[in-house]
Amino acid sequence: MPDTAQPLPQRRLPLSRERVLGCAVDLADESGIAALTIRSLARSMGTKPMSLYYYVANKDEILDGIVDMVFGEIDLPSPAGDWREEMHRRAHAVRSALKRHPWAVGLLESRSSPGEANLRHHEATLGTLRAAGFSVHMTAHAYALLDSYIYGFALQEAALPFDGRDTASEITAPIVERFSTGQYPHMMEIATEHVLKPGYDFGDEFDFGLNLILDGLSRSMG
Amino acid sequence: MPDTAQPLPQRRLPLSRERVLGCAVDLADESGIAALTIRSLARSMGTKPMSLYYYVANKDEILDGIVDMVFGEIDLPSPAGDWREEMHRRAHAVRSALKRHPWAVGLLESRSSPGEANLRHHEATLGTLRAAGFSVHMTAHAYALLDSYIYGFALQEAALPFDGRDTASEITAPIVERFSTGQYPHMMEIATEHVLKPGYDFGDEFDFGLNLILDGLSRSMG
DNA sequence: TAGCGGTTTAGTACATTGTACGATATTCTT
DNA sequence: AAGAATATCGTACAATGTACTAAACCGCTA
Repeated sequence: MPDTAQPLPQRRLPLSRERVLGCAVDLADESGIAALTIRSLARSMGTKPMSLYYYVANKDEILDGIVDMVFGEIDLPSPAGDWREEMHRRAHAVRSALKRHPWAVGLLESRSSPGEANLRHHEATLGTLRAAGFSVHMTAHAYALLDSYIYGFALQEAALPFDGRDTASEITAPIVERFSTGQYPHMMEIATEHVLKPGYDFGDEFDFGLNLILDGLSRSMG
Repeated sequence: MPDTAQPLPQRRLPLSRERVLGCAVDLADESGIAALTIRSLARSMGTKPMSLYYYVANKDEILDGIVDMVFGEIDLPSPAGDWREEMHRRAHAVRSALKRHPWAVGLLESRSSPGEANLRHHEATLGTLRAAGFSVHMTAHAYALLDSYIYGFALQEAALPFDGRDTASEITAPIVERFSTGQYPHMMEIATEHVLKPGYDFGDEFDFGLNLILDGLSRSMG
């Protein structure tokens, strides 16, 4: 038996839950979450809509699944390291994951039951705080505070109309027009003296708030 | 002309953009944003789907509109008051509006162009910070920080499976089951020693973070 | 080699959605 | 009373999620 030459150079990979979810993430990244339909997903995988239902129960399971894939991309903090460094690293890791997959922020609100990666992430973060000496109550406070800040920042970033750094002025120019009526002097001021300055990147605001919060938490440990 | 007796005791109110948006908000509050369809909205108003299109261009405009209605419910901070008090009040006002209308948080990410009420709210907040003596840059930092925290907190609150206070334990009980395997000891600890304590309300965590942030901002003013 | 049971993939069909297009009803002006 | 402007609706279509059903494929025994 010399060889059973495959008809196509790249035979279609076999389907699997992982491949379905992976392709769903890619499709959402490229075309937005609204463009992620069962039909478009099947097309992107070279198969037919109903084939996917062998691996996932329904579309909701796909949405839950891709949210958890995003959490799976985030490095876990270590209880062994310095808590402040670990929390700083974690915050940036979560933010950058949510920036790579902006649709995930919007899904957080609607998906109620967390996946495995999500739970592991929570657990590691809580463990790091507890190991640092925070009390149970203080850990809960700190965690709610940090996550609120990170998610909220990601939410604002996702809502920004531009994503690159220097396109800011191009996009904001027409909006600034709208302010020129003088109704919104303080927004104008912020826009012209801060946001529209060359090299401005909203992402840079992240560290200011993060450090302020970490400082506050340090202090509250006594 | 004695009276032109209306056939129905309560004649249908005339349609208007405001009434359409108001009913859309009510419907989303009652049945969730997914249940807000053109058809269900028309039904709830006693009219037919296509009639709504005289007042709104399309469904996206409805979504933009109801987000702005939510902002319209929020009292504006005053540049005349003590900035810290004003920011505290504003934070609570935003949070409670987003709690009344949890679907709004999810829409923030997808809707890009802000409405009038939203702009007025931004303007008043920025004005209050500038009047308090914050520099332009510092105002931008503070605003991004505060809004991130508020939105993020609201996002987490919206994702919570329960909404009343004391149903917490009922709902979390089955989840706690899932942790009993011992895989997630720290989550168990937080759950049993903090979240499941009678009278616990996640909303109470809000003030901790808010005060920590306001303290930090005070300090950074010098 | 033939046949068989489980696994995997597809085809067809239906209800629900947003909304384009055009017709109708209502009100106002002259 | 007639016509114009305003407001409402009926029908129809394409896109979506997915239930139901059938087909293809696989490794195996006989």
